Amino acid sequence: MSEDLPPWEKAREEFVAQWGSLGTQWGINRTMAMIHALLMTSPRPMNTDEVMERLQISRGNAHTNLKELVSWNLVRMAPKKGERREYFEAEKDIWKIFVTISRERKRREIEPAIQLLRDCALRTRDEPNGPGRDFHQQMRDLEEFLSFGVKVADTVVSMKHASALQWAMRLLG
Amino acid sequence: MSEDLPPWEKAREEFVAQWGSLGTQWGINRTMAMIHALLMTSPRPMNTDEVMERLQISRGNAHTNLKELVSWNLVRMAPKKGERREYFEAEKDIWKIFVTISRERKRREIEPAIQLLRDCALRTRDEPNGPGRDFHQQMRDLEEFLSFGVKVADTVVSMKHASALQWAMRLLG
DNA sequence: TCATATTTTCAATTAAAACTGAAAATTCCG
DNA sequence: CGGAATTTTCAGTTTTAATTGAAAATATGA
Repeated sequence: MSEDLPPWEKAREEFVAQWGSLGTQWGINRTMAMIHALLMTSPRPMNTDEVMERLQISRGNAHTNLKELVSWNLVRMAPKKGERREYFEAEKDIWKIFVTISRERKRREIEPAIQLLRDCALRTRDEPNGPGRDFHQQMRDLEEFLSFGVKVADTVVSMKHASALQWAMRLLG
Repeated sequence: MSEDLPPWEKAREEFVAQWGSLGTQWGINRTMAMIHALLMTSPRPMNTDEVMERLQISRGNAHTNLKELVSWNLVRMAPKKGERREYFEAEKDIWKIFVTISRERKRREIEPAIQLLRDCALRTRDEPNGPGRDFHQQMRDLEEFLSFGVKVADTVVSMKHASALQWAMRLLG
């Protein structure tokens, strides 16, 4: 499978495999993380068959996860002139990747949580005292923290890489 | 199961259940997230049997996930005088929760990734040009970004809540 | 020490998620 | 229109993760 690869490709294989394992800890499915790693380190766009071949996975699996990556805006389709089938390429700029992932996680994970906390706070707003009141306050505190975090993240994410860097450097001392 | 609860407890049940679902998206197992939600909103420490009863789960499951939460430092044991069995309580301060989760995720998820990237960069440091060189550079860029992120996070996390707030406010305008 | 309360472990089971492969649908072009 | 190339779907299967429940281990204190 990997007997005649140039030396850097060996390191790449290691990277792809390990990135897959790490991904599972982040709640990302292994194949999706591996395809992402593969495309991030690919010198040129790849098509579905190349991905299947390289990772030894089925067409359905490759297809599903490629589309999932596209829906995360981490991968885009790269049409090739005179080629009918679809080629895919990943964003390689780490700042852009960071911005994209932040946006998606906010939308998919943080905002629903904020919604839940608001709902729970609302439902207990008339609790006069005791545990009910504490619960209400806890919901508000959590909601406030997440909302504030979102604001900070929005600000950072809207910056250019260089500005964000400069700003962070100032924080560091 | 929940027919005679005071009104705020209804909201709490909703919170616990939903927090469990949200947890799965974060790669956290549902039961662990639910126990955490339950303890975060508990007026007092709870023992294993109370958790089992409340969430309708087995002893083994309750035990495993309580210990896992303790290992994350999100829950601590709260010995009760004159009581032999163990009581558990969760940290309720959102800033402390944030700091704890940041530390743990760094240790468990970011640092292994940095290690992998360093390793891959090292293995390709002699690549002269072309794709091998690009791969090497990509590994270094990713590593640098994560390491820098860790530094920023370390700084923020070492601050008092009020200082962090003040600092973030300045960023927001 | 012995009986009892409690915690811990773990083999077996169940549930959830991921994956396959082939059929169906779609697209493209002569 | 055909029909070949390609993408998409999805029922069935496999793999992985979570959960149960009871036995084993440990702690307590009479």
